[in-house]
Amino acid sequence: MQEENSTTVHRDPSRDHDTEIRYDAQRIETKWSARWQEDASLYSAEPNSTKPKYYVLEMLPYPSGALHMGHVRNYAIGDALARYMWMNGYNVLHPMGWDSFGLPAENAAISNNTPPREWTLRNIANMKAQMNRLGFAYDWSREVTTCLPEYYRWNQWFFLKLYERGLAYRKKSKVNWCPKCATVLANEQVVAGCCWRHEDTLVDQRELEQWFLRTTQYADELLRDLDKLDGWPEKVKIMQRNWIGRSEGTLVDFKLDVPAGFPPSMITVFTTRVDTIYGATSIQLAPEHPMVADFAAHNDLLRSEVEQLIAEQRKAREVGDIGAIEKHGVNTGRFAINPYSSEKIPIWVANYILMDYGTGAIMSVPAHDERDYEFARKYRLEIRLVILPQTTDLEETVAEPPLPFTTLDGLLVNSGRFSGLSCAEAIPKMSAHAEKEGFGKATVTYRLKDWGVSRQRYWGTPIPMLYCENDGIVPVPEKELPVLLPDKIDITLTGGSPLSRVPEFVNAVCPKCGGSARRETDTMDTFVDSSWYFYRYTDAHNDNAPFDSKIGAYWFGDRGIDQYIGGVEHAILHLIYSRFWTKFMRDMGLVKNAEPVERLFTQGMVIKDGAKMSKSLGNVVSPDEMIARYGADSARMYSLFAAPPDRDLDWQDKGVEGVQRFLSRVYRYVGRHAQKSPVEAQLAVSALQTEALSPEARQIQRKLHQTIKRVSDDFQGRWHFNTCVAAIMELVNELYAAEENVARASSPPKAVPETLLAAVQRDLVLLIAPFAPYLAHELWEMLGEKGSLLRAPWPKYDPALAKEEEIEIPVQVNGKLRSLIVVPADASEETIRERALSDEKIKSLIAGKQIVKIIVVPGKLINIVLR
RNA sequence: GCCGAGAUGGUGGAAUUGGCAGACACGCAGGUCUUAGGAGCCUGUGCCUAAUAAGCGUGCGGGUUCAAGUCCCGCUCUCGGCACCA
Repeated sequence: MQEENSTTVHRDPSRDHDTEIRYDAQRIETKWSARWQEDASLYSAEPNSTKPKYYVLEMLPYPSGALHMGHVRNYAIGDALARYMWMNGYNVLHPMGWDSFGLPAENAAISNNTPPREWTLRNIANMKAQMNRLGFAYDWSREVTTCLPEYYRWNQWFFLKLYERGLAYRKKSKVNWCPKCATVLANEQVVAGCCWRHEDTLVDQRELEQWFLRTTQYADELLRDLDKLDGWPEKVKIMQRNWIGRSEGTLVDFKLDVPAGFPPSMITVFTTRVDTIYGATSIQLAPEHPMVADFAAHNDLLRSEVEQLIAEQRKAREVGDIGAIEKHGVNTGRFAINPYSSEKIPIWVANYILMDYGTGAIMSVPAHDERDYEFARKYRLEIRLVILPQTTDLEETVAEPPLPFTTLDGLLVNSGRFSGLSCAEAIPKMSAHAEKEGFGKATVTYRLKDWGVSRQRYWGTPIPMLYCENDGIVPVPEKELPVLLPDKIDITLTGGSPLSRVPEFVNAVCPKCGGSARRETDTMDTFVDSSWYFYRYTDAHNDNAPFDSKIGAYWFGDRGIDQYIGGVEHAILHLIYSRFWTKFMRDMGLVKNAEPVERLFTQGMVIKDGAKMSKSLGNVVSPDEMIARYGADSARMYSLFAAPPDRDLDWQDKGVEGVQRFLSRVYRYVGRHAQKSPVEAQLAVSALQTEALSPEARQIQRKLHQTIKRVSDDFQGRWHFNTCVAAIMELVNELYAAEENVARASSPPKAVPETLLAAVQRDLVLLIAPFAPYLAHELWEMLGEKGSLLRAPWPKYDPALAKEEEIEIPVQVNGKLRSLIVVPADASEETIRERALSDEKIKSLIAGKQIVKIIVVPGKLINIVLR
């Protein structure tokens, strides 16, 4: 029966171009892109559904003007996943939005004389069109644009809630200031001491009063909960741990040695090694320590020396290599009293002490700290050993270990009543002693600092606060939100915050006393916008709340967003702020989840010719150009095929061409077999389900099911889409080869029934749908399918059909491949052994030798060990 | 300096659990079809070699094992992050 079918077909696949089966990506993609925009409901998440929910999110872009290849890659990953989940019957939430406040809009306003709002909205329109052209399946009904009052009013609302809870506060502090931008910059906007927008412009430090959010309140929880984030890359968790930088230590007060009659004063130092305190031979202060200024007040020489130290520190920061500067210090001539030993030790100022860590003051223990040792050697300060190696072997005991001896595994000596204790015992005992005596206590320090959110810029969320002459700081009442950003404004780079020059904005009425008040004219850091935007997607048009907490709870569940995908460059800032915000929202009862994101994926960078794409290197590849040349499907599929998604991807146009070639093959293949009558189509589908097939047909069926398994497994597991695509390519190659056989069928048994070849195409189309959605939809239609491909069930893998009947087993002799034997897939050890030993080639190799041992791994290989 | 990731053909990469190294693709070479081919299809392609023989081969040096890209010890280099954190 099969023979009859196959022998009647004589078609030469090489002649397809003549029969007008041509893959025209532009035609297909513009056609479907238009359809998808007409029927927006296709990609809408359902508010009520019996299906399980799945929230897949990609990091929202800043609307800089145009998408770059990094975006394409990021969104291609998320889109493939979203489509796969839809086809697997999930209620998928796949939204997109715009992180649209920020400095570039203002700089563009200055250089092009275009209002930031206009510039931003135009960029959004352009990038949205690009996304639609790329065919990403977003639920645009939930689009979030952070620069619009509908959104930023909730930033203000949250700010008031933070203020109520004491989590927003105002303080004076040192901040980064870019003279060219004329604004404060976040730490992350300072690159090697320079402004990120003006790489030749050094950033100043200025003392300003600013708003801060108390992220440190959650430092401990932010750290501890990292352990629960099993779905996060280890790398990101390590980076966050380092960023938070928890450190257990002791605060110790050193009294200043002052002549009788002077007011008493003290210096508090922070140390993680209080066990070494009897070895402290000096106090070292940071040059910017407040006490240093006091000491230098009437001492011009000291003052100029300290200024020198400050300059050195600044320079080191600029160079970005603080560790490399030469240690340098100056003796203040003052003394402090070690509260443990009552010893009088000198107070120095040193350029290696940082004001912004610990207390800005340390006790210097040259014998047991590398930095202190280096410093003490240079200035000939006393080096006093107070820890000795702890060893059971007396022979190995060294009286004086090589210095500095920094191990925690030692015994205290010359340490008064604490001598003889091990370091580990001594630390808690000595901290307790300080606490009891009232001159110190055990403490925990974090490197994480409170989040400075004030920006002296126009294009951001106005901070909803008022300053009243009578009542001081007064929050704007909730019902008066939003505090609107004025539209018409003259943006210049001088004169501080642009809003301060808009009297209608600045002048307000105090809600408490009715008197006149001044509005806060700073705006919020844009990281505020991105700290909670993903909640807004769940209920994007709510006018009464940032989102309904029931709706939020549906999508976030107990563990947060099911899958978040973005660049690793956000590993710390955005993701720490988001985690902080979620914890704060949980504490105010808005959400139940303690973490915003259950699973995080960080994709690699897109590079070209071994370097990051940049205008200066001239190696930028534009998505528009790729779409025009190869089509969106090819560009997207290539971005998944060229490398595993977590690794960097080296962009090669030739590679995109190869993917386009592959898609053409798929198109032609389906094109050839799609013109079936309904009866034939039905026949085809049933043919696929039979097991009574010729060996050749069976091979196709087997390959199909193996491919379904490989693709499905990768979506569920390791996400190596490059191998998924390769597997589908293998399947197509096999179909082409089988088709050759049909066409050239010289002997009937070699043939594959055409009906089977036709049937496989349906599953093939489903398999490529997550990667090349345009082509898949076109082919789906060509196959006469009516329903949406997106809701068509993902093909089912049948292990019985995927199973190999016969396998090739490598035969090794002394570990080297010498022959291959074909055996049934379930062949016993005995069978494999017999077949291998009767293999001609193997026989000749064995002849005259002694078989020491034979290792058989059924289903894998056989190794014959000879002597 | 510390932490992390990586190093496999001419190129991107594959080998998921210690079991045929180089899947898939690019490039290259040859063939086919063709007025033509820069389209399509077929074949070949790690190195060495006349060879489908033997040998060599996963950054380097050792080791464990019947068997190592994979495990262990010691290095080198590249990329990323942090960096005088007391």
